[in-house]
Amino acid sequence: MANDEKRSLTLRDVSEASGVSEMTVSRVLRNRGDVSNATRERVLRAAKDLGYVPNKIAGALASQRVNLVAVIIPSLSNMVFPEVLGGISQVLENTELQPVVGVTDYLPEKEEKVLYEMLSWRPSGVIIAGLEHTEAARAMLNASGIPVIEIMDVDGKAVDTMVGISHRRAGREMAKAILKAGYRNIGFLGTKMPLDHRARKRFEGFTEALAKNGVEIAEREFYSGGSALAKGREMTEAMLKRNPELDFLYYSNDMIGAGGLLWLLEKGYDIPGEIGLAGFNGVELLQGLPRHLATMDACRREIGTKAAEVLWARVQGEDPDMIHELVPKISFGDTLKRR
Amino acid sequence: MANDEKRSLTLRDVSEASGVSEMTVSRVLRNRGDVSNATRERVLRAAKDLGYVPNKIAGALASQRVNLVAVIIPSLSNMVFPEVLGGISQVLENTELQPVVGVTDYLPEKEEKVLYEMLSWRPSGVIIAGLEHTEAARAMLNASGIPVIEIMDVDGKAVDTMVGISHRRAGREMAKAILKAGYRNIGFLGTKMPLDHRARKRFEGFTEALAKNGVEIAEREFYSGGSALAKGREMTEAMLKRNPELDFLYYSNDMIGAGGLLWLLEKGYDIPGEIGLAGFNGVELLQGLPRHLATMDACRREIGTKAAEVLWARVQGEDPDMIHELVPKISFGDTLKRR
DNA sequence: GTGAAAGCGCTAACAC
DNA sequence: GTGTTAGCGCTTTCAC
Repeated sequence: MANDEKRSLTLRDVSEASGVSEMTVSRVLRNRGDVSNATRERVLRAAKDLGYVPNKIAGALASQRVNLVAVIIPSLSNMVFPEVLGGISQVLENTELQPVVGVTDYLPEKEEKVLYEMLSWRPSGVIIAGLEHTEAARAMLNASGIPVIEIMDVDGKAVDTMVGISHRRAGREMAKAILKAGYRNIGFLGTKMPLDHRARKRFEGFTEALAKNGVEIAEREFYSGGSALAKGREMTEAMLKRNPELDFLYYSNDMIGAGGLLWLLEKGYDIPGEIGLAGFNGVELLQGLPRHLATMDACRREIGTKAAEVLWARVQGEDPDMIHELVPKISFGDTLKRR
Repeated sequence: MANDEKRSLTLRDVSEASGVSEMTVSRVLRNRGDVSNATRERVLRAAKDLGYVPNKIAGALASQRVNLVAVIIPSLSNMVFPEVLGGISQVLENTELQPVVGVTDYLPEKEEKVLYEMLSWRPSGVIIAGLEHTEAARAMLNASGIPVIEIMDVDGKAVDTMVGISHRRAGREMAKAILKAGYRNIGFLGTKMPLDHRARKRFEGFTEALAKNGVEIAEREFYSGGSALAKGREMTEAMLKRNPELDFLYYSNDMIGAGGLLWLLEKGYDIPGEIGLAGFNGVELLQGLPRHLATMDACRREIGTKAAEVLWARVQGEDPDMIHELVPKISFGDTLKRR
């Protein structure tokens, strides 16, 4: 029970306590090689009695193998990445791999730093959000010699393997659906995040598809900080006050879309007759709103599971495809006319 | 550029490339000890050119120091823990410590497994949610010889140090406020999670304070799975159908509370006159609702920052208090009468 | 089925 | 200011 200050237990302690060589103790603890039942029991008993916890640092150094996977994402606070993580964990749980999460706050330099930090632990692979990285980060990824799975986005060039959706196409598809439903006075409400490349690409795809049909965005507004739901309300109100002619509002995420929806319902707007709405992400939250906001599922969980599967395959020496594009579908909900 | 298959670079490579001993290279890369500027430059240049990333595994083994902090939490998907994490990260960013997150899904056995896994990397400290752990987990924490900060809850006995709020008291306070406002027919809506000890304690505190005033909960309903917002709607509807006499609904979290609020507003209930509402957590989301739900801030971010501060103090050899109780305050919003 | 020796890539401690 | 030596606690390899 009482442990001699500081120093934690080693294999040697278990070896001495059980009267078995360190090597054999190691074998027992890792379930490797043949060990007689009697020896195994003795070792297990001793290890448990002592409360021995193996030192993975030493193990990793000796074996040159680390069962960690670096997962690098921009944020934990917007619902989308926790779901991706869920998918990753679910798959890795059935393997010997373990995810370790790093958060970049959408800052390229921080991403670089986090990556450096994580690579210095010599993980078995990297799953990293996005295709945009600093040059140094790309160099590190290239030099690491481990599988690198870039997730979320497929509009660009990957270092190695990518798993995601085309946000540009997602924007285009939504634009087409909106036009097809007959809306022409379209407002866009988004986040003020120049470094959120996926939101940017959706916006570009959106405006591009509108332009192709001779339509231009009538109003736009961007926010940053604060409660997304509250910002959605405020921006919607401000925008409609500025331009009451608008007949459609496209929100860059469901949360601000939900805020807008709630505000419009309160004000008695006829949705989707008088004004249509759409968001992006397909968050579960929407299920509980008075009306279902039109949205597009970003395939978050599937991206996570697929990425983990691909990574696991690579770690086992297989050679899976290097591009995995998932295709999100529009959910019309109650806020975008169907035709 | 081209690296010879598999094997990644070592100090020796940098040493050879720069013509400086491994030891000095190590000193430069760690900013330790005096090194002449000329040497430093040469080393840095060589390291950068090669794209060298130090091997922390070897470093940690040699120095017996690991700058990792194990952070063990039940879930990432309910808004509360990401905020705690935010607080932890913010503080640790100014130190040499780095958080590594493990998720338990509220399962004691999984917590034990995750803890074991993390301790085997010999972190500098542990921040773990809750005071309830398996016996084995407690034993490991005790034997680890590192600072252990148990967070969120202070109603119980800590292994070492605790930082959190009293959920029992939170429940009591809310009950008192509700009674004081004149409500008597109270319904409780919660999660079906026997392993969420903090929710359980709030419930116990709540019923206890009611009982002390001769009031009993009139209705109760528990849910599991699905969109919390949607469940809040459904449960509210079901409960009021069953018992239209209810004049107050206490929700175990803000998300289901928000769902209930939206449903009641739609149905034209007079809030808080006809029926009062309260949730728990103080989530930012609430700012965007048509009416402000009464709630109680769980001090999530402060718990994170305080825990990290205490841990950092301990790592530096200081000896901070072992109990840090934060005190949440009721926010009455628009759904709980003031008196 | 078990053990002994060597070494993974670094750093502490000490020498110069 | 810089280099040398001896491990850190395991696992690999090979011998028995």
